[in-house]
Amino acid sequence: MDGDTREKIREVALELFSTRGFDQTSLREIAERVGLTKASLYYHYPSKQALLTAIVAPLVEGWQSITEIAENMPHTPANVREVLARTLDVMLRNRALAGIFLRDPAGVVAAAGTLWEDMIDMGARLTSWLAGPAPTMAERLRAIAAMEVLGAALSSVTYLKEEVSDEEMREVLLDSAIGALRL
Amino acid sequence: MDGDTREKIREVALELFSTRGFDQTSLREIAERVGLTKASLYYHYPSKQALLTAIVAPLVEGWQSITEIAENMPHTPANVREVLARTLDVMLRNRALAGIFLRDPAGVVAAAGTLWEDMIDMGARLTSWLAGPAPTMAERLRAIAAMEVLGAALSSVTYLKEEVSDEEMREVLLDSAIGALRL
DNA sequence: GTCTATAGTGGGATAGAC
DNA sequence: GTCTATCCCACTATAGAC
Repeated sequence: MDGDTREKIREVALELFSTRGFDQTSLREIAERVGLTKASLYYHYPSKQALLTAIVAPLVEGWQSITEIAENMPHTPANVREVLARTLDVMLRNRALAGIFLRDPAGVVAAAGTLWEDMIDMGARLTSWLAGPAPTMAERLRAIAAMEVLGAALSSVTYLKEEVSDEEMREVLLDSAIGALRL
Repeated sequence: MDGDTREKIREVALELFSTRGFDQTSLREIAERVGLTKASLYYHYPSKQALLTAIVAPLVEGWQSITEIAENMPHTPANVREVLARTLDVMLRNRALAGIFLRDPAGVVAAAGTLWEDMIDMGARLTSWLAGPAPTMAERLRAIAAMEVLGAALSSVTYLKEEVSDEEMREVLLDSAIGALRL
C-alpha cells in the first residue's frame, strides 16, 4: 500500500509541524513516528520542502478560490457578510493546517517562499476588497481587524481548553467580525 | 564604550529576529552587522537565548503589569474600554518587538519556554477578564476576538504600506475591538 | 520500499592569544 | 573586548545493499 504510507507521512508531518513548528521538526522525528527511517522518507518525498508543499497546497488553493469569488462581487453589505462567512469556513476547515503558519511563519517562508507570498497576497486582496472601494485609512484598519477576528477561529485553540463546535464559532465570530467592521 | 556595544547588539538582533525569525537568524549574521565576530558576541551575551531574553523581557513586564491592573478592576463597560486601551498601548509601544513573536513563535518557545508561557498566561488572564464573570462560550469567543483586533495593530504592518500614526490606530482599533465585543 | 552508512553543511559554543 | 581557530552536534540529503 504505497498511497497509505504517503498519507501517513503527511498526517504525522502535519501534526508535528503544527505543534512544534516546521523548523523545529526534524525528518528523524517524523520517520520515527511513522515507523520508518529518514532515508525512506526521501523515497516518498524528495525533500522536506516538498513535504511541506504537499501538505499546505490545499489551503492555498481554497484561499485563492475565495479571493477570486470575492473580487467578482460588488461591495454590498450582504456580500461583505457572505465573503466573511466563506473566509471563516475556509479557516475552520483548515484549522489544523493553520497551526503550521501560526507556529513558524519564518520557517515556512524560508522553505516555501512562493507559497507564502501567495498567501500574503490573497490575504491582502481579501482585506482590500473588504475595505471597499477608495477606502479611508480607518476603513482599511477595520477590514484588517475583521480578518483578525476570523483568525480568532484559529488562535482560540490556544486559549480555550474545551472544544467549541464549528457551528458556534461560525455564528459568534461572523457576528463579531461584522461588529469589528462597524457597519 | 561597553554599554554601547551591548545596545547595538540588541538593536541588530531585534531587527533580524523580527524580520527573519529567531531560528533563521544566526549569530554570525548578527555579528557581521554589528561589526564583530561571533566569538565577541559571547563576551556580551552568554548565549543566543540570553540575548533573546534581554530583548523580550520589557514586553513581558509591561504585559504583566497591565494584567494585574485589570484583575483588580470590576468588570464594567467603562473599565473594559480602559483595559482595551491600555492593552493597545502596550502593543503599540512594542510594535517592533512583536515581530519576533509573529515570525517565529515556535523558535521563541523552544528558546525561552518560561517567558513564552508567561506571555500565554497573561494573554489568557486578560482575555478571561474581558469575557466577564461566569462567561458564556459566546462571550469568551468575543473576548478572544477583541484581543485579536488589538493584534491587528501589529499585523497591519504586513498589509499597509504607508505609515499609520499611533493615534489613528489607537482610535480606530479601540472602537473596532469594542464592536467585536458586541457590547 | 526499506534499510545502513555516511557525506556535507551550518549552527551554537569554547579556548586561548593579543 | 576582540580576535582566530576549533569543537561538537544536529540536521538534510545521498549512495548503495537488500
